[in-house]
Amino acid sequence: MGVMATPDLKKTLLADQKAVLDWYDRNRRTLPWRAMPGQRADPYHVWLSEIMLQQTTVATVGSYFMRFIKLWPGVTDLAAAELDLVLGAWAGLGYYARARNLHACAKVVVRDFGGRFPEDEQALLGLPGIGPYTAAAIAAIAFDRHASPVDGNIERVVSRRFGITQPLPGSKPAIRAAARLLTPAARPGDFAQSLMDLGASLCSVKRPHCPACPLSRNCQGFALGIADTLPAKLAKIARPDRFGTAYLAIRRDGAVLLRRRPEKGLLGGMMEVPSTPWADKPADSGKPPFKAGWQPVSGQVEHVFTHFRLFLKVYCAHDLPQKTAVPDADCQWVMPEAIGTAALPTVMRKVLTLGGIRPLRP
DNA sequence: TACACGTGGAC
DNA sequence: TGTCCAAGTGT
Repeated sequence: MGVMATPDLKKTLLADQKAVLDWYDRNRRTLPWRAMPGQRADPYHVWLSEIMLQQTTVATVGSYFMRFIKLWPGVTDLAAAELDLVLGAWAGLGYYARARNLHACAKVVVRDFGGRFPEDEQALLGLPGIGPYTAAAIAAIAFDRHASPVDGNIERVVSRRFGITQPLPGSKPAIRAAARLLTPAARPGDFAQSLMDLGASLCSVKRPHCPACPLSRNCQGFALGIADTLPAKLAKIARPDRFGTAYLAIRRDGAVLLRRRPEKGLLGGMMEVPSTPWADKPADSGKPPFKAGWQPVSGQVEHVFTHFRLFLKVYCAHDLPQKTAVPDADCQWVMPEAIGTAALPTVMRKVLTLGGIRPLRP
């Protein structure tokens, strides 16, 4: 690990802590889930925002957070909600296991903790959807506990400050140890947020603004002129392509046939336009869900997931009779006015758009 | 440990 | 246009 807590180091760490907190007090951003200076944040707001912010930008989360706290002002309200409504409100945010775990977590907090989040990092870690980062973040930010959350921002700030050149993910233990060393006894929540704000502003991935940074005086990456190369990362693997065909059935009254995906796996529990399995090579023709006048739609849907890129051809059947039966139990007809709030992931909204349907959001 | 898991924005 | 990345977790 290479970072020893010598008396000399402790002095520089104390200086770092003060400089960072002073910077935070001068540059604190106001965010919907963040408490006013000197006040304690609402644990429900902290938890909800931390789940939404996992691998997701602040700009994207904003409107979703506001909608959620309006629909469900407290954890008890969320626990009592139908899962499908929660998935519908989450649609478009991605990583849909987060929404299912969010709902499960709310139920556990109500059932096992009387509707109050546990304050202890270890107890938080036992809740669905809460991992090491989020447990430490909630403990520090909502409850002022001495905890050191390490997210992507803090990995960058800490690896630069301590000159950790070993590539991720192997360097994670060293970075965690260094983050603990850096965390002050007082204001651990403000300190964690200040490091994240630093990582999101001055200590950016490219072109960091080191001269303006409160950590630059003791920053090894800056001193060595290698800040913008840290943290080093292992090369990534290429993203394969996959191909499929979607069948967009539209009834005379405008209702659209949608299918519920299996609980687990990709887009688990979300709705989809019925489609063929996604194959490694383009298929000539798939099998429609039922017999009708299927017409090919010109163009195709392209969508990039984390680990593959998907191309979907779309066939459309218009003007189907009201009495058209659903092909199986996972399918349902969804009226036009309900499409906007349905639990439709973005890739399926692209399919509807290509088919001439505009799934408006509320 | 390594991979599965979404999406949109920046460059 | 392609690549990288964003307040990670579950398995």
